[in-house]
Amino acid sequence: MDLEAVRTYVAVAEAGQFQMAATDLAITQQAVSKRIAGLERDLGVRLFARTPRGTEPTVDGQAFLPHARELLRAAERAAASVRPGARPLRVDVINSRGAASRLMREFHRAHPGVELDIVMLLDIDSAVAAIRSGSVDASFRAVTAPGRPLPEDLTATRVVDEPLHLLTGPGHALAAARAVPMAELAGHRIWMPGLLAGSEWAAYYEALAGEFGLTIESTGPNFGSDALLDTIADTPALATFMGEDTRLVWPTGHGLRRIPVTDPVPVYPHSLLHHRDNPHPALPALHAYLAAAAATAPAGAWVPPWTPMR
Amino acid sequence: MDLEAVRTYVAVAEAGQFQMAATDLAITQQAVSKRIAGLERDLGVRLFARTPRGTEPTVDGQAFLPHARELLRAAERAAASVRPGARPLRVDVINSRGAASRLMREFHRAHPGVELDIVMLLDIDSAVAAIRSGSVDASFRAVTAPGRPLPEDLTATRVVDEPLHLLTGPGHALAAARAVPMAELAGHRIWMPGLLAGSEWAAYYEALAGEFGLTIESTGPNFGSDALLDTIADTPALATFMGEDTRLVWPTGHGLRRIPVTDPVPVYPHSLLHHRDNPHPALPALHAYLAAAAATAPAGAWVPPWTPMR
DNA sequence: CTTCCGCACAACGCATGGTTGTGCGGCGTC
DNA sequence: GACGCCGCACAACCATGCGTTGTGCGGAAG
Repeated sequence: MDLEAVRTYVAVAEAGQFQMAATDLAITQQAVSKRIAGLERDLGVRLFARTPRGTEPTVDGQAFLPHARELLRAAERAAASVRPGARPLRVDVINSRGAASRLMREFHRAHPGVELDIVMLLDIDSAVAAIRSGSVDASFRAVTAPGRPLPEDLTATRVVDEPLHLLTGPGHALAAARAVPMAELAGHRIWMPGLLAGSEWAAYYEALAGEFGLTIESTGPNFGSDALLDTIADTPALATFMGEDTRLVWPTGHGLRRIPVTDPVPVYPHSLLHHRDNPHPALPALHAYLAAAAATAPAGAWVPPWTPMR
Repeated sequence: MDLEAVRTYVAVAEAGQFQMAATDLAITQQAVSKRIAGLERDLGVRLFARTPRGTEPTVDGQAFLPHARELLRAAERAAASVRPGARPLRVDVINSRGAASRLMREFHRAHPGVELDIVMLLDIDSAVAAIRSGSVDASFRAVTAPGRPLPEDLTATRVVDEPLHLLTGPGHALAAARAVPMAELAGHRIWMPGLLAGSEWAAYYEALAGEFGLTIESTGPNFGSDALLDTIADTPALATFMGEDTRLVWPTGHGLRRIPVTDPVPVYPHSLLHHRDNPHPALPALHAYLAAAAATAPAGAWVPPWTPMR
């Protein structure tokens, strides 16, 4: 199916005749005739009943019309999504299932008129570069790893603190606990595969491990959350951390346990990063929404020492 | 923008490299390269960062991907809407603002999974022909005008009765009434422009006028509901009928009055017409929904004498 | 009956998109 | 460090397709 043919079809349906549609499209009537014939050949049905005084849509043509309009709108949105200068608000989230994603879904529900695009960049360096180059408008990150000051032209606003849960299999020593104090985790093996050295995640968990004497192993490649959950479920000696807001496809029959951590509650601090001079009209709305909607950390929560104040 | 190029883009994004996408699409790697280059030229942005080991999407490419998928889905839906044998349920309604349209919107809300297409055919003859030829699956009509028996292979089920309201301007003699008995309408001029002689609408209003001694004028072409409303609002001697469920763009500042009619309440009986042997899987669901949801006529309502029983 | 209007068919030329062939650059290997 | 491999881009060539002009046909209005 050719988009130009579909556009021509809509023009003919609106004009009621090939001739006028042709002049509207600045082509000849014969070209319109060919395009419509080609579209009819592609679809295998007749779209217009040719009358002596013009043209009227057949039943198939009537049914096709709204779908054709929707198709053209989808094409327009697709093109607009990468149009420099006037594209949808583009927000980078740290992964697709977490507090940032949840907040963006809620923002979308609250402001359905705001066009949004969600991207996921590899690390904070590429996020900073993308924001400075203008290719993304905002990024949810745990921004200030130690020794990495933010460039002058970027602004970070701490917007949401995500408490961590412990994830264990049914055979784990802590599987029956309703909550686990931090002190009890010392000595247990925490497995977080795929942590890239130097990433903000790695910095966070290093600080957490150092503070409370945990053993965090990040060996091995990340084979995806499914493989991680399988291993956790089958290995009594292993547990892992997972954000409270993280939605995952919960495998049935694995007996996985999700256990809150306390004394103190470790929270992952998300900040919203954006360029000081970004003029995108939807950015203030996002900030206002986050300021109103984002949950504060519970009293006595633990965050890395370099976390900016709220 | 070329749909084939978009399809190729999605294939490359999924494969992670041009080469494999090319074999998936059964074309050469060079053709893929050309298509992507063309798409990038059309959009004015770079979609892929070419790496030595393959390809990864740029930020623009990431943002574009979901729109591209949606575009392809829209194309698929558009093609499916006219696919013989496996197309969406296609229902003909008598106009876009009335009881039938309301019911179909509600059915769509109740069964969002059922693909629907709404068409509007000119008259009952074309509706019958379309149903018999299989190009529509069901039609809301006041089916049995006198002397026009339904073909053997069609079935009609009376599904909803739509009471009529009187529509007047602010200067009309009945403008202040909260309800108007039928007997009081005798002698008043009722204007219904564009009633086609022989149509089911015309037959209905002829029967109504004959029964209660009304004067219904259907002279003049129908210039659309806007023009009708303007005239009604400005002409104290004229009124018109309008279905209770009819939603219209209510012009502000016109002082239009919508007045129920009583003793008896004239109702327009909608039946659902369909082919006895239509195997469309969604048709039973529509019937079941209408049987449960459709309102019955108020007691003592008037319907034309040829109306089928419920 | 004639005229006009609107769509379809035919012939032609050019642009587009496909193919094969080749070059270039980075990475892994010996 | 040189070589080979892998993956993408460029060049040349060719076919298909699309738009153009010119023409034919059929129905409605006068």
